[in-house]
Amino acid sequence: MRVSLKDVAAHAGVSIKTVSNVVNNYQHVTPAMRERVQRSIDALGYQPNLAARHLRKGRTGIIALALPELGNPYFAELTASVIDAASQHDYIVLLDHTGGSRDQELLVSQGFRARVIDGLILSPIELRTEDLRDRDQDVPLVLLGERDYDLPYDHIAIDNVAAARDAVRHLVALGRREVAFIGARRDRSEPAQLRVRGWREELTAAGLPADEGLVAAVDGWGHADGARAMRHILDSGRRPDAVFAYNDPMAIGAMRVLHERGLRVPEDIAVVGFDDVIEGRFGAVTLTSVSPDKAAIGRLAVESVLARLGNDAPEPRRIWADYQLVERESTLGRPGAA
Amino acid sequence: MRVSLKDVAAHAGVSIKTVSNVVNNYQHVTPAMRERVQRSIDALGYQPNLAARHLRKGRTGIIALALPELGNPYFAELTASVIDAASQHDYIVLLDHTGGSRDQELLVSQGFRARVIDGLILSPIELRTEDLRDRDQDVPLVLLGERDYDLPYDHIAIDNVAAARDAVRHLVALGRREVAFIGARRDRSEPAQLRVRGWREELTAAGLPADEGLVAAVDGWGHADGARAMRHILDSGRRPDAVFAYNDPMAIGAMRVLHERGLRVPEDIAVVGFDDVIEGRFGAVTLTSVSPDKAAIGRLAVESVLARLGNDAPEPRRIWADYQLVERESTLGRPGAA
DNA sequence: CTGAAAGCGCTTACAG
DNA sequence: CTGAAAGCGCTTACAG
Repeated sequence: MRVSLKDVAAHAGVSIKTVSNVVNNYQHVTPAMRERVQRSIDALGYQPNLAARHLRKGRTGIIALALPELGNPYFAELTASVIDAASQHDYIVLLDHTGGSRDQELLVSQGFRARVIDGLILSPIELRTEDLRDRDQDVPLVLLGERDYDLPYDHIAIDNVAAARDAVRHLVALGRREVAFIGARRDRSEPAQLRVRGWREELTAAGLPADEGLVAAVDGWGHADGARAMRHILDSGRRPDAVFAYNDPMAIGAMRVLHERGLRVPEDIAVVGFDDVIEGRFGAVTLTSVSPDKAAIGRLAVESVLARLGNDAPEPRRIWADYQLVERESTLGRPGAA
Repeated sequence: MRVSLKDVAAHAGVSIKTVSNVVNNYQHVTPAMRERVQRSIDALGYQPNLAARHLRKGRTGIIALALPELGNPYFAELTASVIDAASQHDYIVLLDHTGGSRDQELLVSQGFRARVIDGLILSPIELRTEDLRDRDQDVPLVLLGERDYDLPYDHIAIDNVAAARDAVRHLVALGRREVAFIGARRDRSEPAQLRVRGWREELTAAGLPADEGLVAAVDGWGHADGARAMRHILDSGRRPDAVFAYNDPMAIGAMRVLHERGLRVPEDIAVVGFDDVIEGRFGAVTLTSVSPDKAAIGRLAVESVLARLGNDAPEPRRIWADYQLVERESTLGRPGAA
């Protein structure tokens, strides 16, 4: 049998309340009493039953993190930072993955998947504004990634348009004139749209054509999709002198294709990715990439969701995280190399 | 206010028990009654309180998965497969990460981190046999990764020694004679020891010296550690003609160093990794790797832990998952290339 | 500073 | 086939 508060109380010869006081570290317990109770707790090996505590308090101590894809190392790194931030507040993290499908994202946002949670951090890819309008849930929701609409939820993001512009500006500054974009979507994924917009705005600002023939759409978000998109562009007879990819896995997939075709990076084609995943730092050609402050994003997400648990929850707002463009060999070339 | 069973019962004009029967899909409820109750459930938007249900039933519907590192894509892919398998059984997954430290692994195994769980899947790196001997917990534990000892827990693993031997045999069959091993440990990590053992056994079986001067120890498990180990070997004046790495990130880190030093893979040095992560398929040189059946491992882990929840739990046992050696450019060279 | 009691929202024998 | 009641193990006002 499991040891309960009652057992400890009987063993120590005190009331349940007193044991509870000791367990919860309430003040106003005499040291002598505290020690006597603690001895019984140790003797019986008592561990509190969290289900009971949660039922009583209405809190579970769990927040859910719902991600589109665990395979993408960006999300793995983000998850680590969320877990760390949560544990600072004695919270644990339930992980769910949506596969980036709108249906699954909807289910998660409505609370139909993880249900024993105090709060939810959701990183949607395909979810639309209207999908969240009639969310009928009292569980606090915090969105990861930039949203371009007004909804009563916090969203933590870096400025995608500005970051994309920085990436393109870097390429233009290096003398590149035909910059392709890999990773547009046929569906209306917001993050992809924002990065395409940054690409377009910056080219236009530089007086260069934003050639839609150099925008390659993809179906997934991985290496293989980037490779396919790169092949598509080259097979169409185009030969851009730079590629800006939606994320690092796609950029790396594209670089593999360039390698197979005998094109040199960056001499023939410069490449910039997004997310700055570890893998980009160890290829034969290291990858220039937009590097979001993942630790900050994880921390801000946890703090935002926990802040909504109280009664005096702040107004929902957009919270910007930092980013920087990390320049590496895929645009600068190999230092010291010919 | 939250809608409870009682509210639904009042609304429908029936007893709580009847509502519960409907919610839980018990038989022996007349269709008419079922519909009437369902209408009230819909009208009020009732959602069961899981904390209460769990308190009553003694189950939480949550299993914890504790991993050393999320950054390693192998674990990310494994996590996805555990989540999928769990959701098949209506279970959700709590994620914890230990950083691969023995202390954290101990805390997790003793139930001091995630505590609202029905079962625990733990992938230890540094945990010792004796650490688990006096585990005083009724929460079922299943270990991931091969263990070389007898403990009353299931462990799911591929045969590390055999897999390492396959990798080395492949290299030897290609004519390589000086095979380095990257990723030994100063501490006594079991998985690393098993793979070193496979390396040693196979070389010996092939009549080649298992030269301990070609074994490089590391402190971490990532790209940078592999790079450091590779540099260490080369700087010591050794020039092996093959490298077998503990895992893919280390292999890729090592390849980066070989590239920097102007050594060609596989012409000068062939490389084999372990885990077959996606990243290995898209480098400038694709990576030959031992590929464990991750989907099977996730599924077996979930099934094992859930099987222990009942009263007639099976005997603890070692469960083998499949693997295969996937041969790519890092040993075979580029098909069609000079 | 400590105790007795109510109640969180369910499920489960037990009646009927 | 449905209802009334007990109880899972806590915490929290409320007394004293």
